[in-house]
Amino acid sequence: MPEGHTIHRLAEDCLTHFGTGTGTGRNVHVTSPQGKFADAAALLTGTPLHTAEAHGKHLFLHFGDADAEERVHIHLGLFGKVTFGPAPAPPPTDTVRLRLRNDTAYMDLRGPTTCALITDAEKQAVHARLGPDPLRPDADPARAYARVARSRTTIAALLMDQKVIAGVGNVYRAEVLFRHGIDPYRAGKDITPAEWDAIWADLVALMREGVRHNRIDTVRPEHLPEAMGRPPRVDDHGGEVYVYRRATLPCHICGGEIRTADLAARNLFWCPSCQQR
DNA sequence: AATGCATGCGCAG
DNA sequence: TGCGCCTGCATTA
Repeated sequence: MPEGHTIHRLAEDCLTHFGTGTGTGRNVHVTSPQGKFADAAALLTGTPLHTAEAHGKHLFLHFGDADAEERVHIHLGLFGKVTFGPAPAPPPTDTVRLRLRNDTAYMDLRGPTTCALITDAEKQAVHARLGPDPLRPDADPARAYARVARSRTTIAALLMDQKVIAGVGNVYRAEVLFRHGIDPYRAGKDITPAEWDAIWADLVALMREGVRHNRIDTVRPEHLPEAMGRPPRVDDHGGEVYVYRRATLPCHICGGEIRTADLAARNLFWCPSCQQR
């Protein structure tokens, strides 16, 4: 589930269900059925959710008054998952790290890499080590390009480096490179300013769409299955894509075989004939 | 029942 | 570069 769009959607949903003004009482019950976050939960429970904010794949929840120091820092990692449901909340299973609950809804967090109480200074340190996030209004794409343009690392690896650009994961990386016909093995320093501008603008649009639909769709309307006379995609990870997890299948555009390879311990997918630039 | 795999990342060496 | 960590699901035996 977790690329940046998931986390931004999660921030929105947290505010929708638990922000001040939701429910009949403004306070949120906070528990940690699994126990690893129990001390912090005890400290936070009974306070209102003031803000919820995402930067890349990091989520920050701010409980209490505006000047309250503690913030919850959540990172889903590879397996972390969040589920929402209506009140009354069912008995939690023993893997629920964090449960939020009010009189209208509940939210369960399982398997996160990080779920910790941090100070505002620690939160600022997280922001400082993250690159610009296409989903944040304060993002400066030139900051990302400055790093890309002086790097001999492949553009495929740079797009996954959260210090360079925050929020892009394995799916968006593969898909945006396909959409721009860019060979994933090209060095960052060979990416032109115009190419970067196009990649960035595309990520902004794709990821906003990702937040809206809570899934990753990257296929242009004219290439959708129905437009191409193909059956619609049936897949466990959701959206309509060009190359992600389509190894050995025919490319939607040229019909050639989609390839896969290991790149920095992740599976890279691309179409060698469509992506030669 | 055991194994493998996943939209992530930090760390040691 | 490889390993560990968090969990759930599908596949294999």
